[in-house]
Amino acid sequence: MATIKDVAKLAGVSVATVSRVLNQGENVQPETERKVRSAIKALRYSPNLLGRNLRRRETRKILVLLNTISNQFYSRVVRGIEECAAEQEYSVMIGMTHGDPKLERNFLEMLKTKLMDGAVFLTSELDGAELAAQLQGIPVVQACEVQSTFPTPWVSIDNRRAACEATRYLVEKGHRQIGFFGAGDTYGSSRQREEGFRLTMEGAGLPIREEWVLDEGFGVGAGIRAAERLLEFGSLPDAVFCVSDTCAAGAIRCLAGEGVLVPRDISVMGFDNIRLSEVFLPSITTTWQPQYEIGYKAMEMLLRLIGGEEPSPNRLVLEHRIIERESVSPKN
Amino acid sequence: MATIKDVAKLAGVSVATVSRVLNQGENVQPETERKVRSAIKALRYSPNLLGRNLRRRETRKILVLLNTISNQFYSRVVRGIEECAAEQEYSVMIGMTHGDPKLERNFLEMLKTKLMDGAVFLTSELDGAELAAQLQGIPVVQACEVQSTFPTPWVSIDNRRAACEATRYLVEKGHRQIGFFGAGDTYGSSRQREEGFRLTMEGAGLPIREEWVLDEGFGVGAGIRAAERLLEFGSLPDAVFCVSDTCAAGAIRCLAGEGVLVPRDISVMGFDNIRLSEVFLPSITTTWQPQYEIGYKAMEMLLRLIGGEEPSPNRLVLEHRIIERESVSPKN
DNA sequence: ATCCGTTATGTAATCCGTTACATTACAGAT
DNA sequence: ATCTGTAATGTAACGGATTACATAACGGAT
Repeated sequence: MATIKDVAKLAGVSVATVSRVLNQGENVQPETERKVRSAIKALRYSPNLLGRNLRRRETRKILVLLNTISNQFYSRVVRGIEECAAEQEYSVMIGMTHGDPKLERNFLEMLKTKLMDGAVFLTSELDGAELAAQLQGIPVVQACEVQSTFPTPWVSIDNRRAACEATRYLVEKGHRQIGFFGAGDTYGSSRQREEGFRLTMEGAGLPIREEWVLDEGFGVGAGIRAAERLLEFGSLPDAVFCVSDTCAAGAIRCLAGEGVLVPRDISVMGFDNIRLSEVFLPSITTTWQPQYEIGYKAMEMLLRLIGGEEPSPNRLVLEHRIIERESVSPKN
Repeated sequence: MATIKDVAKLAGVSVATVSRVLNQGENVQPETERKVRSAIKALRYSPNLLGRNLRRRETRKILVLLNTISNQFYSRVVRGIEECAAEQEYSVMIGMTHGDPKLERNFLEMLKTKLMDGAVFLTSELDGAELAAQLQGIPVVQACEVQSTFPTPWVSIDNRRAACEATRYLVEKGHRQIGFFGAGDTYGSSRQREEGFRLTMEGAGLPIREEWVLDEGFGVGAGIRAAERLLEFGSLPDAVFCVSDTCAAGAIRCLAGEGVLVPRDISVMGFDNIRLSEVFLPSITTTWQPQYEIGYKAMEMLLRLIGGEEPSPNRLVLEHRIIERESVSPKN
């Protein structure tokens, strides 16, 4: 591979001149520039970005950390991040952790050692305190999934309130016996949605049957497992509030396999409003979150941080909205 | 941020010694090592990987290029890539192009300039010749989607044969009038599947009605649009062969919206066997491809390339298999 | 006491750019 | 002819690590 020296030699100029041509191009004679450019072409030269980044102390790359790309939800969030990043000439790289702390630490290492200028965390397996300790001084924003023990700017919806509203929606449709399919304590969003669920049920004077509160996770498989367990208990609730659309889809599919039809026999509500929820049969009643905007705003904050400012506000709660579809019907 | 010099100074040793402690640790007195380690901890030092990578001329990172993560199909392929990479201490970064050549060129730049040791291309928007010109000498493997004008090792299934078998399956179920929902000429996989479709139809002496051959793309939206157009012609085929499961799901949903039920009124066959195809209602009859293995094998090849060897074989055709589910029923 | 071979450590070159600073050339002013 | 300021270009320091090579220290053999 050719280096800048080779180019300089071939063009008969100094490396500084080559660099000037490569970058702003100020104060270079047209004739000189021509020579340099033709040398670049002849040698098929591309500057080694490691050298450049090392010197400039910036890479103009940002990392998006998430546990899996198999949930469509993230894809629009990432799109928002990317479009905002592109406007400032940043590139986005996605790192998947698969819920493996070791893999995640690996990515943290890249951040600590300046391989990326900053990161947006969509999920994390690590403890907030550990993240805080490891990443102090490094520009990081959390989006969707927020750990308060990791003090960074963040953007998210109000998960608890959204869950309250979703639960109330089910109650207003006449459902009394309502189950909750969550993802356990690990994820704040799930915890808060469960909180909202419990709060609203209590507020409505409705009992919560704990065997209908199941924590299998966000994915399709989680929905299937939760529904299986639900079927094991003799009686079914009127409705189930699921922590995600993927979970809801899994649940509906599993129930259908046993002849329990949604929404005829039981109503199921999702969360997120991913594409699947529109397309699924029955289409899934859910809570929309502004995925693209979450991503875009998070990236805006990150750019501020990278620029050395503290973004204000440094926490942003965006709107959500219930989307009525087919999977929830009035209790008759 | 502390540098190796700071550590060396604090520990009262030279930078070489610090580096030795950091790396293999050969020939360092236990006492010296202790001092160095405590200095590292005191300064919260992490080596700057830009410096290291520059010197070592390797980054141990590989790039996976794809156009979107919203199609689940890729997620298992990527998993295969990652697991193979992890065994050799490589990290995987995902770059999304969104079908935008400009974004893709951006990632090519990273490859050309040594920011990554190599890449697996799952899709590309660019012309094979341009890729070949830009990336000569850079370790690249293509997987799933292969451009023959870009001469790299690759791994894929035999798309044409798979499509032949899928079409024959439909024919054997008694379907005569069969449509094809493809993704146009841009993607080789779609082209080859269409080829297989046409070949088999001709072989069976069945006419192809060109208004039932629609090229809207791989995604859910594509399936919906294609189905809409199908509905615009008065008559429906007996069955439709879709280029992907997501496309099939979109089509089924759209048809259902107009009261056309799958498989009662029309059969729909997908391709890929992503999770969605099991979960969807009706579940989607499809052609399985070994997603994980494709990724794993592609990464094995890439590692060979990075090691300076030519992988042999340097093209790998893996098995596929029809999976029978609910969306195709015998024509009565 | 001398020499040799390890082992432990240090010095400095190197990777490849960018950029502060130095130098040269030249046009225009005096 | 001399001076000054600006434009064009070059030289070398620098970013932060790794590593080839040099050196020092020390134990053991002669």
